Amino acid sequence: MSKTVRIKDIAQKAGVSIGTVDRVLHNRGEVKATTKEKVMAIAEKLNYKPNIAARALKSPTTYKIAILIPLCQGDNQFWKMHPIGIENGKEAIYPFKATLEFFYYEMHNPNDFMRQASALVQWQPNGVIMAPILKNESVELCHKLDDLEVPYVFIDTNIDDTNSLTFIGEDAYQAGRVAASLIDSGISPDKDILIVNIAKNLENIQHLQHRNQGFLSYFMDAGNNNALKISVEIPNTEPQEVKSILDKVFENNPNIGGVFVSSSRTFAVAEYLQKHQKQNLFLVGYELFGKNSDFLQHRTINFLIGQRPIEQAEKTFKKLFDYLAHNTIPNKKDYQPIDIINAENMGLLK
Amino acid sequence: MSKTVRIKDIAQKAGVSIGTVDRVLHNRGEVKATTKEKVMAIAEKLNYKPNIAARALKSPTTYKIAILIPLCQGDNQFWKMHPIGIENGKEAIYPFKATLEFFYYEMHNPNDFMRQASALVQWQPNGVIMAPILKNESVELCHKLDDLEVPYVFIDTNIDDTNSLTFIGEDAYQAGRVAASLIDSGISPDKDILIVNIAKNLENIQHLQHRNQGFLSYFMDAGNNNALKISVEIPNTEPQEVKSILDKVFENNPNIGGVFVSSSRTFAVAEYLQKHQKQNLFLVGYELFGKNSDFLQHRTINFLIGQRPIEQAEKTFKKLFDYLAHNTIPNKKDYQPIDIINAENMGLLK
DNA sequence: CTGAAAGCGCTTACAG
DNA sequence: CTGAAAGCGCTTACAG
Repeated sequence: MSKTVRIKDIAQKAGVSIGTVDRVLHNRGEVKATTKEKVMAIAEKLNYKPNIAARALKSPTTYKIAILIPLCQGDNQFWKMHPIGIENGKEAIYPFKATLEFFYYEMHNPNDFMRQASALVQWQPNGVIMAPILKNESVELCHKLDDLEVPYVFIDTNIDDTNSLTFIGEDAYQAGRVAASLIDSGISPDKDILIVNIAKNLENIQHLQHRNQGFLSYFMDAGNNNALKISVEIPNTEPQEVKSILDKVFENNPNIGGVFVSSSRTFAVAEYLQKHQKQNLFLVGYELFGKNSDFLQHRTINFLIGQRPIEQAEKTFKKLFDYLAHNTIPNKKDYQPIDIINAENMGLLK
Repeated sequence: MSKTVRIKDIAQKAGVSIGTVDRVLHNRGEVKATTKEKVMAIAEKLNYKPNIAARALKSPTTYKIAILIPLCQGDNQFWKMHPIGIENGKEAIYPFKATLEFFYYEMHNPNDFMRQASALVQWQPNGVIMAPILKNESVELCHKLDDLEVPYVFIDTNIDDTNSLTFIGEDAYQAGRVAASLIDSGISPDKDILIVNIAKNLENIQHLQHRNQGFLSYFMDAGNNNALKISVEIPNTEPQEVKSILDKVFENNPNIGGVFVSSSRTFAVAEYLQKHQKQNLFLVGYELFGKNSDFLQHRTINFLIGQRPIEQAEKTFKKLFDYLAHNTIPNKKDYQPIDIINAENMGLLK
């Protein structure tokens, strides 16, 4: 452990002033090419690491960070968590500072997405956190941000072939496999399994598709269950809608032993099962919040698979900030742990 | 959001110099009582928060932190993780600095514990992280540290009635319930359950007792299983020893459907089950590492219950440091999340 | 293109 | 018991 290297040390070795060293290190131009190279070489050789305390003390640069995520409405409180995590992240960077501006778009409304996106651009952020759930519209925004040289990171959903700094979220395929393994260990191998997809338009939602693929893949290479896998789509969580579709399914398939819901709308199925005396069915779904938590607690839902949205959002903010403030380049993808949650360990996951 | 309050602001309002304010804030004495009170009142009112960047920049105080944990030996790699987490914590406090010194004691050897403890005291640490597994000896050390006014925090195991700053670890009782719920959902209600305790001297190990209590409590108020719960003690993980005891148990109890191992030595039972063709038994135990991971991957172990030792150790270090450097008082107890891990989600818990 | 200087908020001697 | 001053390492004008 040698003594810490300071700008001053580099300046001495290079025979220039600390101002010049600073200009080189920050690429602020106005330095003769030969000087620049000499300074760079010395900084490299001495393994210079800036003292961030001094930096924070001096420059109260406030980074403007814009967040573009779905509006949290109705029973689905999933997106309520992310702002909390991002605020936590903002607290955690103290003594550095950031200004946050949230832009919420209606989940499945491209027009609203575009409206929010252009408001975001007008705000002139230094960096952007976005959930690119609508693919085409998101790509368009990415291009605009690329042009403006504004860095952006993805949360929850990923789109390949963009210049996003990183993606932080769930490995949806693997999360499908986890769900499958839980149902497999919870029901006997000769019982049928019902797969419920609750979404307006499944094709647009890659995430749910990946979970479905993962779910089925598990039974190809690992599962014990060798009975039917029945798949059904429900357009929304309206109790009437859910009932009319599921009534029919259960009538035609009396041998169903387990139910898999591929999204956070698990509560809608739990509600149905509870109301219609089918609580002996083994139910697995996603995300610990609101009504899902209640049904888990009362053991109508057997397992939820969680991804800690708060921690995820905090981590995402941190990565973007570290890039802006310290030029730290994150990994392109960062899959988060997949939590298996039941009534017994739910209390300790705050 | 008002402007940040500085020492200077307090000094102005109080009509004294910043030196005096500093003396008051740090309790460095040598201040007239009335001045002191005036300054305190103003600091309180203005809600003064020191700028830690300035503090870090100025004082390169290096805190000496001693760590007293079991020596990691043989198959049980559980304690290999904690030093990693503590090193991570040390990195994370940058630009502050700490010096670490690890004192390892043989897990069940009171003499060695005492020897290491006195070496630790001689090192004159500013703070101590300890795993107080041996109760009496640990309490003795705590008293000595109290006398020396050296703060200490507990990791992994807790002892009430000490002045430990905090305890970070598992809620063992609840972790027992989690294990029970997993076995309950994995085997049919009429199958017997075998409880295996692998430990030299169960009475001395509160942690395992709490897990046992939690395990049994689950079946009192929530479980479906209404068959026998058979309990057995094995003194160590010697394959011969394990075999001779378990052979007898299974001979006398042909109806066993699930096995619960109350400690991280789950691999010893897995080894036995695999070798003697009993892999259809549902096996649940603790801690994701080494051989346990292998058996989980190959589905001989169905579930492991984990507590993320690395994160736990990092968090513990952080709490101690925040107390030393910023006088932040942590909660007396901080139970960590209980992870449910199977072959499908193990890969994402690094 | 480059250097010298001021100052961020705090802590640490030193002088009185 | 109290104040004035120096300095931590960096960044930001300003002067040349």
